[in-house]
Amino acid sequence: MAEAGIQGEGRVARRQRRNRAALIKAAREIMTEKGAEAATMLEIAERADVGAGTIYNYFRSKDELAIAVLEGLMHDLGVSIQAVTDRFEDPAQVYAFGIRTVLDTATGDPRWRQMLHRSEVIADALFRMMGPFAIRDLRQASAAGRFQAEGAELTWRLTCHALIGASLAITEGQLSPAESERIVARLLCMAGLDLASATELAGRPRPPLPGR
Amino acid sequence: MAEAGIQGEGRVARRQRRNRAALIKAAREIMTEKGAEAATMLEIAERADVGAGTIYNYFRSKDELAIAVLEGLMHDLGVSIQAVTDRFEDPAQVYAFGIRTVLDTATGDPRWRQMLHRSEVIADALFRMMGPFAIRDLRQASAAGRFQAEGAELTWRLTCHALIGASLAITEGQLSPAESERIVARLLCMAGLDLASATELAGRPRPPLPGR
DNA sequence: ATCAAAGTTGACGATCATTCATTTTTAGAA
DNA sequence: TTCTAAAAATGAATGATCGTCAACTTTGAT
Repeated sequence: MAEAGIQGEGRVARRQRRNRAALIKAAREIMTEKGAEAATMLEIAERADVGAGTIYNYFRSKDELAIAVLEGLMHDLGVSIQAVTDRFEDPAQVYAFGIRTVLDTATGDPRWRQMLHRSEVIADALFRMMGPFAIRDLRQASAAGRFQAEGAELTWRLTCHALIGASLAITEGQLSPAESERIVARLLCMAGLDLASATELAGRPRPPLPGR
Repeated sequence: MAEAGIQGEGRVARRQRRNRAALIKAAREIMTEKGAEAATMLEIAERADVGAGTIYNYFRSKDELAIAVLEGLMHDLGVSIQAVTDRFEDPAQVYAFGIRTVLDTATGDPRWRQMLHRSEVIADALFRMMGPFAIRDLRQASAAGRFQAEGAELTWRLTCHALIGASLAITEGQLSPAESERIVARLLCMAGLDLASATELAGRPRPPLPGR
């Protein structure tokens, strides 16, 4: 039993990190090219330059790998949003910006669009990954008297599902992208804003997202 | 080329109706026993007493068959709800009763529970099947000054996804069934009610559903 | 150098949705 | 009644995939 090397990490641990990262990267690429369903484990393994069976040393199932991919996408988006909203004053506006950005990204970024089927998995990942930020914002805006969201966790969960559902409807052409502002307004209503304030808040100009 | 019989329907058409109905019935039974994924086309065909290939004369794919099953479940529920709300005065209460009943049924009835995965498919079926009623209620309640729901269709779509997402969370133990009242209240907020009125409306006693 | 444990591999088994060549049924014409 | 061509039904075969597993390789401590 090795007790780590000079750097606190042996060759094995290093290789395992490489493999795990390569697998998630390959899976992200292929899944966002062809959709999560159409991506095969064999193709992912090949692109990650790893044996087909090796995937199962890292992920119990294809679904678990897909979840890891989603968590990566959401982490990236969360970082971008943080970078912008850091300097906002109004926590209500932080929240509004967040959900609008998720909506725009989910419908605009091809890396998201292809994953929108399996909404329940995505909505759950969204709930878990962005939850800490969203719930904090909901509470702060509530404390500031802007929202009425005692059960912030519940509100956030409902919002996640509605948001992903709306994104899917837009990518499938059942809903016009022009509705985005109204979608956000309705979701703000759910956080305890009256329709007029919600519409105003959803309509405010937004700074652009940084990066890609 | 036969031009129909005495009753306006030939033997073929009659058999086709029997087959289609038998297939949906068999699929409903098996899918609600084992879940839609675990149900195999062969087992469905056998229970419907039909050749395996015959299913594809009636449904283009397994998914299309699953959708037909869902539509059946929703039609039944819609009828039950209609029977109760027929005599309600307040359209807002009709709407509230409807969404609460969908929530309770989705989480309580085993025939629904097993289908809750594939939320996007269910939410879409819910949107289409119960939409005419729900949207009518939203508009009437809006006209009566109870709601503020100009974009009734959008509100209803968001509500469908949130409702199914919440149902799934409850069946998976991520959310307590005791939250149901708060879920309904939040969804009423989305229809343009303030939190206090929404909470009151969601908390009103409800008559029981008839039938099974 | 040796060795046992940990990690990797890819061929393989099992499963299942879907297809399609063949058979059966149908309904009207002869 | 008998015949016939089209429609419908059939179920064995297909092809594709996930996940398993017994054999193999790598690792790092002794």
